[in-house]
Amino acid sequence: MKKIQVVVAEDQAMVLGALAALLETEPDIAVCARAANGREALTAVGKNKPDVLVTDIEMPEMTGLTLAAEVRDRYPQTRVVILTTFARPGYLRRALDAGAKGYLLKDRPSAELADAVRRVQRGLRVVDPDLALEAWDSGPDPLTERERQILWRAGEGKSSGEIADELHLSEGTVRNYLSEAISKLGASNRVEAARLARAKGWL
Amino acid sequence: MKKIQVVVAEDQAMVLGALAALLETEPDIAVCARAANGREALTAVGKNKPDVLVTDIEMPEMTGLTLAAEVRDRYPQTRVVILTTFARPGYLRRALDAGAKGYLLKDRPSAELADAVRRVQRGLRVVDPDLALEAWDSGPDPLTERERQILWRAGEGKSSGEIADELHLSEGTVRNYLSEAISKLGASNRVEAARLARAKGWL
DNA sequence: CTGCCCTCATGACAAACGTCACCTCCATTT
DNA sequence: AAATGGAGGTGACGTTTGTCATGAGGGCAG
Repeated sequence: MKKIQVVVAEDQAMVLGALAALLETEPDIAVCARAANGREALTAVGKNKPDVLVTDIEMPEMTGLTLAAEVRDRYPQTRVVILTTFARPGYLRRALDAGAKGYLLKDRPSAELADAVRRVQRGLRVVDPDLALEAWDSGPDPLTERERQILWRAGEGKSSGEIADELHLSEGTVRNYLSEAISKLGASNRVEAARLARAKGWL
Repeated sequence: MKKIQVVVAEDQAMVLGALAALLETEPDIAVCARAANGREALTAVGKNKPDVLVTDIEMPEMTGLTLAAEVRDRYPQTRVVILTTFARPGYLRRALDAGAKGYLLKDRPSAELADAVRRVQRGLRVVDPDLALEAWDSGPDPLTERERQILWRAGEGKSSGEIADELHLSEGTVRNYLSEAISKLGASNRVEAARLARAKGWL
């Protein structure tokens, strides 16, 4: 019997090695390559044509969400499983839009990883049920692209003036967008708004 | 030859399982217990009297730093290795104060974990060299306790008034403390100050 | 005992922030 | 052709922030 070929992508080297070790303990799974960022992962998928790519979301070079979309377009025979810390509805939605077949949280038992890989390889979908539910009733991302850009920078501690310069807008406009975002999110100032948006995965 | 007995503590179940799998691949190391939080870890150490405890810092119930101090006081035969994402000088300092023998970053190669466990078990110290250097020249925590409390809440998006109510202070006083903290950290507003302090592990 | 630092406070002022009404321009939808 | 809605803008207004000077009390080391 041929083993399921898997590529693992994760930016924390220690966790990457550990996840690989975990998958290698399964008799029917083989880790054929490891990647420390999105770009490496894409190359590795191209070279190895694995059955499954297991990837983190937050990585340098290329985010796991972008990676998933690239893999879907260029190597459709490889199914993607997103493995992430973040139970953010926005992330799940974007992951599924990007063609990911699985979405698994890092705080699930480690046995579920191998299971998810097997299920996805068989063509099934694997999505954390709690998260799927939350994604449903938390509604879609209410922010426009501009609001997102601006709110992000505000969350970094930048002033309205700095943000305006950076995005070639007037300061008043920046304040307007922030005001809109604050009211959409039910926050009482920019900092709280940024926190809420981050928690939902909208930022 | 008797294997090195290790307890692993980590709040993300998937990562916990993976780290255990990683250590189990070493012929001279045995994982005798796993813990999902600080309290569990303390119990497990009491029961198993392992040679080494490998623990994350940010965990529910009891932080890895508190845990390290408890283990030093109650089970001194067990050496503690901190394994964390955060290259924060403040964390390193507090970890060493708490009697940790090792401080390892999750973005180091996975091979280093087993090495660190072996070294620490032999009575050596293992500290990430880059981080140790940074901890040295980044100086000690400049914030007072009050400044920390206030800056923390400001970073959560609370207004000066809210913080004042919470801590039973006048609003002016809160603004004074924030102003102090902002200038100490060389920031230009409360949000940036909170970000910087967090990055240093002072919050 | 005398600095020195932390805590907490007040008052005042300029700058930044949040809100609102109201405007143009432009692309998409109906 | 009209309606919608996003993007960008202006001006005005009140509130919040950040700064500074200044002071009162308390603890603690030299």
